[in-house]
Amino acid sequence: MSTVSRDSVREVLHAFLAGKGLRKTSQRDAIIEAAFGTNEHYTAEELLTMSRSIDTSVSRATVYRTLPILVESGLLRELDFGGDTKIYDPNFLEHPTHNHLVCVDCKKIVEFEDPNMELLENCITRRLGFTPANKRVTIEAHCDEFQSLGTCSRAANTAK
Amino acid sequence: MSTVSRDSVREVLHAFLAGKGLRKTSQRDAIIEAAFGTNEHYTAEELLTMSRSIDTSVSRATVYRTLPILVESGLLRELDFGGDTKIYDPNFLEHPTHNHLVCVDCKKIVEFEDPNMELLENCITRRLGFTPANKRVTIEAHCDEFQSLGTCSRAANTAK
DNA sequence: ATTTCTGCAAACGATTTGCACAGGG
DNA sequence: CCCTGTGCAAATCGTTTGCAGAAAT
Repeated sequence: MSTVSRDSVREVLHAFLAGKGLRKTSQRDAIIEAAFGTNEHYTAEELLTMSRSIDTSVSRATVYRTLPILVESGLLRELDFGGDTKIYDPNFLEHPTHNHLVCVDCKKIVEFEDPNMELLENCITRRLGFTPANKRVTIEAHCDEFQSLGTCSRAANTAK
Repeated sequence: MSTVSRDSVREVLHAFLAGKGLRKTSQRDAIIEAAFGTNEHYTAEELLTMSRSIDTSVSRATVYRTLPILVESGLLRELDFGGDTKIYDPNFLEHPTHNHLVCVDCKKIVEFEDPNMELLENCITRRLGFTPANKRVTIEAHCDEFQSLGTCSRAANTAK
């Protein structure tokens, strides 16, 4: 992520906090830094670890209390691929309409964006008498490479 | 649901159980009966209640142990709208490719099917080098009726 | 007879929360 | 100063699991 957009994340978030009468604390800063300092997906527990590497004093409770704020701000997105833990995706700032393909074989999550999908979703939603707010497409699929080779270039990565 | 398709569900499921060396028990029958005797979505706990109204002896543990079997059979689908409980949808037999729109205002879940969506998802998946397995679209949206009237014809229904 | 199923209750694990103190405005 | 934020540890709650007896094949 570019420094510019990371800075803008901080700004937006500080404005967001201020606007809600919430305070700027060192723990929240560390969590924000960790949350948007990567393009990878992560769990609450992983975010705790990442935050602690910036500020040792961050506690699990604070991470769990901060996550909903970040999600509410619109900069962080909560994903649910059916596992027992929620996954967080910091890439919606750069790619606001992206979706996810989860590989059944190599377990890797591939992000994709498609304007036609976007258009079609809006059409369908309006046709049903609604105004679109939030759209999620999750595709589970088999990796062709994996199918023919028995492994694939992504196979090393463990599921997130 | 028609009697015909309900019967075919039972057949398919019995064949599925037999094929995996699993036994046909009265509790499983009651759960199957309950699970496919409605077009509504339900949680594990709700399925327990429904099953017990057919066979009092059904226990929570058996419901939780049977659900993954039904899901694996392909006749029942597990949905996750971000809440803390999983939701099950028995309508994939009749509408194999349907998707969900969740109303932010009236909380109602609307099911919809769209062949273009289906087509587009397959295209995107193949373009990425994968073979489609399972596709889920979830649209969160605002109810136009609710927006203009402050309520809507679905508003009475509690979220599922 | 053998093996799978079941109910019960205890265990689990991610997330939430009550509390008393710390720290931002 | 006042009020929000924090860490800690205990509580919560949907779901899973070990066990001993029940039922299916």
